[in-house]
Amino acid sequence: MKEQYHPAEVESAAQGYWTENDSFAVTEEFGREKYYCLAMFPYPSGKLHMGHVRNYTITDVIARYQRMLGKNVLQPMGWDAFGLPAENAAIKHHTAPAKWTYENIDYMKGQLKRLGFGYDWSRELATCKPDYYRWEQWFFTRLYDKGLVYKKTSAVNWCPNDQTVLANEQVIDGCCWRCDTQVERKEIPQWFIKITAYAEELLNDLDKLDGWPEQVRTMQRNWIGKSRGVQFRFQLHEPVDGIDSFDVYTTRPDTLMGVTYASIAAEHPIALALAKNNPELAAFIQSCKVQSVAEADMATMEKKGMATGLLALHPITGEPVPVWVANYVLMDYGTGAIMAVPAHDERDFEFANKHRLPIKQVFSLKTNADNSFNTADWQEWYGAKTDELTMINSGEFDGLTPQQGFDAIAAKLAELGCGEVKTNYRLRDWGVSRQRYWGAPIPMFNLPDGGEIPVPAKRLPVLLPEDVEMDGVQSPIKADPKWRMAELNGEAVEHETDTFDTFMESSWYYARYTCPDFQDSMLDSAAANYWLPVDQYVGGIEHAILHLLYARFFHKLMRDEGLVSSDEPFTRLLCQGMVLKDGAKMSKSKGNTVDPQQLIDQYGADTVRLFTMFAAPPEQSLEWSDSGVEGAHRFLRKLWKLVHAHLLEGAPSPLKAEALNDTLRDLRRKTHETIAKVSDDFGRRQTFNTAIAAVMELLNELGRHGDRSTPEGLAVEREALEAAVLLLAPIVPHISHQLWQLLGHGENLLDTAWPQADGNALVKSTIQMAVQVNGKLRAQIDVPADADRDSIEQSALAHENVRRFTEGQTIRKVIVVPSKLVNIVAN
RNA sequence: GCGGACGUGGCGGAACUGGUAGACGCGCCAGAUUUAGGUUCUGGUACUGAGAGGUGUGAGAGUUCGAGUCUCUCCGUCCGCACCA
Repeated sequence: MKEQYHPAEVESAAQGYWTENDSFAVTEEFGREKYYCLAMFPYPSGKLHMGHVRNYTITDVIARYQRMLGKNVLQPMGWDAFGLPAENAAIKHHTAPAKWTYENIDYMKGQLKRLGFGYDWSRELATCKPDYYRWEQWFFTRLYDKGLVYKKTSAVNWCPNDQTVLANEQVIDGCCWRCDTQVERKEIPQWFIKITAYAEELLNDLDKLDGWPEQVRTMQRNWIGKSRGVQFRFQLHEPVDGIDSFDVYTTRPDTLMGVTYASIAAEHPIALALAKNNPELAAFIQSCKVQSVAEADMATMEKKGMATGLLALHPITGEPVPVWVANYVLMDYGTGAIMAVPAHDERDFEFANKHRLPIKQVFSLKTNADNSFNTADWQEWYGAKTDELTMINSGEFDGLTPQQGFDAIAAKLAELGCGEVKTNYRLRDWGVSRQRYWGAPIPMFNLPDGGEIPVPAKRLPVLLPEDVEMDGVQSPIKADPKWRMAELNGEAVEHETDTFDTFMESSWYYARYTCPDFQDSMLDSAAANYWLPVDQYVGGIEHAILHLLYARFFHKLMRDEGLVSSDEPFTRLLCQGMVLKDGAKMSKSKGNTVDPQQLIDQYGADTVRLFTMFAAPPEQSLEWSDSGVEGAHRFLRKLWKLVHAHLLEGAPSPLKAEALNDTLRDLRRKTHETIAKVSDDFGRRQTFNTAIAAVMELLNELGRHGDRSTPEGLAVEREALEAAVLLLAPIVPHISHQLWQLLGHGENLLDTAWPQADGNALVKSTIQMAVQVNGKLRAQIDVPADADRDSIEQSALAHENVRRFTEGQTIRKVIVVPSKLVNIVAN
């Protein structure tokens, strides 16, 4: 054994062994417990960044740990290969998106291998390959046949100068990132998948996902946003263009009697009809178009509105209320129109004040004697608990609570035949059309008469040409009139030139890994049902809603197609935090990135892996520290040297636990306490930082109390070192692979059983307890492990320092927390 | 704006079920080794105080024998918001 630790040699030896033995290739073994461990696959952006390293290290550690527990572990890797950055890079470097993507995949794959991740590379997939996206196209046509797909117009960001659709990301301060022209909203026909048809199941099944972080489940619940409300009809005082009414939805029908105006979206049919003869309104509608489609921008922008001059009749009182057009009412949401109750809604209040609209209070606090209402204090009223409120100024409904009011007004509207209780979801159907090139072509034929028909299964895939040039404005398949030309049943048709949202590919890749080469169908159900669901999924919290919701949706769609038998795709979810440097997220734009490659070259993969796992628990953000990396490397050198020094003393005799002196017995207890602690940290808590700290403590203890001069001491040290190597193996697999052999074992550390704590070694004869007087720490006492309450209390009260602090006082109470502390309450 | 999270020494973090705040690592200080620097090893390191002790987990209140942990109010930072992935 070399005296010095040389990571480059150690790591290439271990990786060579794994490659030669195909150590991570797995097959279905139907009688054996499986474990499917998956990291969110990367977008092949160029080279790995620290966020990737963290994500894949966490996943690899879990996979290796599960394998040591004896399971058949699948850990695959692939590429989320379609997307916007490839198009941008292609324009910049005068290359094709495909070429750029494949080169990046090659480079990043080399980096992943160098980090020692245990992937079954035989299952590698890239979503831009026809073998993959053909099944996605096929599945979409199946959904179409089932009526789960439809086409409708929807808003996009439009650059009038470039005549192109922009992603939200490409809109900078409301302007096009290329030409700085002000961006407009434009309604274009697009394909949608009916995720709302699964809203209820997606919501209910969140309760089953007890292996998911609660905050992710809460975020998804809020995103789906189930609400119970009333949809009702406003009659217009006079019809416009043949339209005599419009619908609104509200979750607060109990405030209906407080309605003082109504607002409709700029794209609402009534607004468009009025605009024909009203240039001022037309101009206002036009100005509403010049705004981002992003919800965050929508919510923070200035609320603007304009009176239409129309009056709508209050459904119960028949009183006329003015109808406004407002920029914050969205055509895409609900009915595209809202009732407004400024006294009891913050946004309506703001709007009413600005436009001097009346405010009518319809609730009073029960506790408020004079029922005075000061508009400056409206928030107090709005924020009051509903059971403190009572209805006023509401005619026949006066005196009701909000709940009673909800039901009474809903019943009244139903009786009048103009409204009904309705469950609504905030969730909107999934728009999957993208007007971009580098994506899977949507497999539809557009017919000359304006209709459309899915591309027949036998003609799939609709291939995306890879050898193209990007002009920076138009998608190559849109620019090429030949590409779209096709024939169906002797009739000329056109290929759809839009491509799929890349969330489509990432919604089912986890399932395809179970049978990546299967040619007969989207999935080989036998393989899919063996491996699925994924036991552990690991990825960034930024995917908490969209990606994870779409993947859950797809899983249910695949289930209903008979492809998989489970209801949910991911049993356990771990959302890792961001990697920060100097308190900010590492990013190219901030210029605070750290190149993993350089660190691997300098310290080796094990050091990078160790630091990444040690610096913070996985869910928290990780603050990068160069000196922390050095510390991790120092620890590995120390471990190496400890084993080296140990081996110089020759082989130890078998360990005889009864023959140990107190020091060695304590040291051995530490070994077994560490095994117990680390096992819990790996399995239940997933806090790898504290697991590493525990092993560090063990080695510190070994340095302080170890004794190589006696056979017993050497045997205790051997046991401790072997435990340390096994416990660290998932985190630093290369050095562990080497040390395990040097300690006299075989090469296959991967399948060596995880160590078990020996219960006998954990037994303590005495326990140290803290003694508090009035909650302040005053003494430490040693008590026998089996001491009863009374004797603990007696020895606590007898302690010199305790007597000092209780002198002249009466002891009121003594609280004994077994094996922790005693608190004496005195005054 | 809405939704979610977080806030503990000089720094990253630990304290798991309400029970001894600061494990482990970094940094720093002192000492040993070394021609020197680096490496390595040993000890120390929340603040304050001569000491006994006192104070201390973003701020303020509350519940409790006991609060970093639970409740409320406030302040600050970060993430997501449907066409970035």
